[in-house]
Amino acid sequence: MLKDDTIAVPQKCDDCPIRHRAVCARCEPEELAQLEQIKYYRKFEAGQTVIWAGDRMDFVGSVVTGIASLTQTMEDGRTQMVGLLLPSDFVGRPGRDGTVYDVVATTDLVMCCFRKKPFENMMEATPHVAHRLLEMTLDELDAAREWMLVLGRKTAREKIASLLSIVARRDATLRKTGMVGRLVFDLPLTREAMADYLGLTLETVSRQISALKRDGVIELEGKRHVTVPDFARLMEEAGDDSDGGMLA
Amino acid sequence: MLKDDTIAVPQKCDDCPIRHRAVCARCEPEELAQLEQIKYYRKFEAGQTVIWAGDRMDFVGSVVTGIASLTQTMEDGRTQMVGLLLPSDFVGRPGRDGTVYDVVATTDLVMCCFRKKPFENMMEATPHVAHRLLEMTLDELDAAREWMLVLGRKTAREKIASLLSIVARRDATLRKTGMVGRLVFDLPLTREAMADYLGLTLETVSRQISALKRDGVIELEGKRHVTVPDFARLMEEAGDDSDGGMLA
DNA sequence: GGATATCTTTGACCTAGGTCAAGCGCGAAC
DNA sequence: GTTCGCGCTTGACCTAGGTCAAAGATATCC
Repeated sequence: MLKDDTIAVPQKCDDCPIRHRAVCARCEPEELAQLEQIKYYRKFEAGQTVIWAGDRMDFVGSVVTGIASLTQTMEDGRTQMVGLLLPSDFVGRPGRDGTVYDVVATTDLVMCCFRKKPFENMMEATPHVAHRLLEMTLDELDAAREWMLVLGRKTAREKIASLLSIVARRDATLRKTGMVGRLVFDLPLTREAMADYLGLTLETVSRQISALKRDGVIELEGKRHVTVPDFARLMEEAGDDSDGGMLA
Repeated sequence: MLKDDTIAVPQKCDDCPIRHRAVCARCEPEELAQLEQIKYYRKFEAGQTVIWAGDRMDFVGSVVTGIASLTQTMEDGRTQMVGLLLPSDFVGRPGRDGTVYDVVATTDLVMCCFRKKPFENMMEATPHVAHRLLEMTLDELDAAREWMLVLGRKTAREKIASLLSIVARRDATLRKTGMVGRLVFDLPLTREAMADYLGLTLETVSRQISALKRDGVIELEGKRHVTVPDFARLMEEAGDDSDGGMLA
């Protein structure tokens, strides 16, 4: 299980779906060639843990497809998700050995990994990687701060609406439909995962989703397939009218 | 009021109290000389706003002394503090024109500023500044995530204890007493600011502080002067026993 | 010294969301 | 087909923390 998650079939960076958003986004062809040398893919099934908090971590990497989450747990079991890692997001911290968070595959997951040491060397050598990483980290910091407002001050209904609007927006970005007309997407999270992200219980999540459905803010087909007939309305329910920044 | 907050008396970087923690920490003497050329000090009184959310920001800088806060506000007035900027912390984002947050001087404040353009040029030219900034940003991200756990999952009492332990720890670091014996420090925040940080109301903050005092976890002299007789006990009340990471 | 203003405490009451518990799909295993 | 199990929903009830209101402490300004 430590080796057999390594994918046999490697992929050319040129065809990579996250080529222009990940740490490598700014790399010149020759830098890319260098990265290509040291990269390898790993695959995880939904529910699998990528790394446990406190574990030594000898690689860093990017989410290629699927979703992973960063989670913190208190001794008594209370847990809070502190990051939602979508395709192109970066995992791991150069210059530090372990992770403080559990990293869990929320859906089936493919990651593009680099062993830490070579990656760090590469960062020393070429400014493009380091520069892009700084940029991404600053974005993540903004997203985390946005989320602090959600956690600290929003009502349960607003929290759900906020999460839905993030997922909707991100989904629209990925598949390059714009934010116009009816948005349709699949929720990649269980009710429990949503609760962990939002600082709620899963019962409250369920109730609020039912309420948003009842009020026509969303439509549901099964438990996961969501339609948003009017995105502006959803934003309003989220409490950040106008257009509010939100998660990258 | 736009100019007269500039301090007349400049200070040598060598004597600077944050020389070894701020963005300049890794600079070589000649780099420092370069920074020294473009730096200038600004001073703010407690309560003054450094920049408003949405404003154009033509400088970046470090907190030298005092405390500033980053705050987000919803249309209906709910506010959440999303960052507590202590000496050596960095304000502003290279490569972006504005700020999304209000930056407010919580106490009297002195900042060491750089005009944005020259600073960005400097970042291009020398890796040390960029590298240190990445490091600091990663630390801030960790701190923000730590705080998400506080906001999302902790009780009011735990939240207060968490905040007190951060301030206590940071204070001890600054003045280089260790974390041993009775810790004594001044709370740099009003009850309202604490509430904004913790996602509580000021009444709840007040009640919980009274409760912690009643239970002997802290002692109070006046409203701001705090003594922690047993730091381990405080940590326990904060819910992160053992030694939990927390804010840089 | 008294007056005004800011910050804080405390009380009485209320509600959003948590807790506990029962039951409903629905897919996978047999 | 039946059964198991997991994810989800819904209901009944409870409590932590919010709301509203009054008043005590300090500090500052005349």
